[in-house]
Amino acid sequence: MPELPDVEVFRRYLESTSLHRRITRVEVRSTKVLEGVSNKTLARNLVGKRFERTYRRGKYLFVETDHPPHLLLHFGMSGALSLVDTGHRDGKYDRVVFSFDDGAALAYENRRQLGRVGLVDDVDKAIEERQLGPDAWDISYEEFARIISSGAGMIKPLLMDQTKLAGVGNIYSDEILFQAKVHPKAQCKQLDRKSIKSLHRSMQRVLGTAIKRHADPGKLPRSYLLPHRGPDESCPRCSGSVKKISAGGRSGYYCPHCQKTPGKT
DNA sequence: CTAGATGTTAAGGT
DNA sequence: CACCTTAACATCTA
Repeated sequence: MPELPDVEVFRRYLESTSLHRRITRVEVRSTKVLEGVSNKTLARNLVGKRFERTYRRGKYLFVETDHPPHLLLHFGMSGALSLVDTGHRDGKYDRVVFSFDDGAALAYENRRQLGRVGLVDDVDKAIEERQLGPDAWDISYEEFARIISSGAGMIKPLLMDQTKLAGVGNIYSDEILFQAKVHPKAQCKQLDRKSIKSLHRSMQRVLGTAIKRHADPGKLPRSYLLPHRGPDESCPRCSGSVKKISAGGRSGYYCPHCQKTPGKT
């Protein structure tokens, strides 16, 4: 479930559970999630230090230590963070476990090991190297409008392009488009100011609401598309039938009656 | 058994 | 060059 709202929830969780404690041990249980570091290098660079603060850009979470390098976390399709008791651990999907001097430990879980754990000397530089665009939850209308206007293709893939806009993935792009009443395949060029404004407003509202509801899809308002995101489910606005399409290499869902903006398919 | 699943990236085609 | 689609990664579930 890790898109921007999930990662923001993880960030807050880490902030409230794992800061300012001395790291006593770093246990790598799967090297597949390591990016550019060996398990030894990771441990050697973190043991004895403390996590002091966090920074999120899109779906990336950076955990700054009291002295570089800092920790980089990406959750892929199935990651999460969980504070566990050092003595009583058995998480089947715990891939890296950071133990603290107070007996607690932070587990980086990842069922399908598509996430990444690594070290970066400089957070800004790491963001630049990855060419991450501005954070979707933090972007002004003007900047957002500039990005959309300069997009040459379909709106849904653009919303999910992390180099243009960081944080929105397949699930939330569907919700944003639904609330803005924009067809997923609408060409960016044909969107008028009103639609772009609506997309920006929807994006802020959707991401904010999702974070408030703890990024738990089951707790989203019933008026949202996500609880009805599936073939042949009924649209919460018009009761029409929700349809499945493919765009940007992923499958998306939308309401053909409520989301009309395209000129053609 | 097969297809598909919240992400990213490389490859090939238009 | 900019975009599109597909495949791959690893693992589990419908």
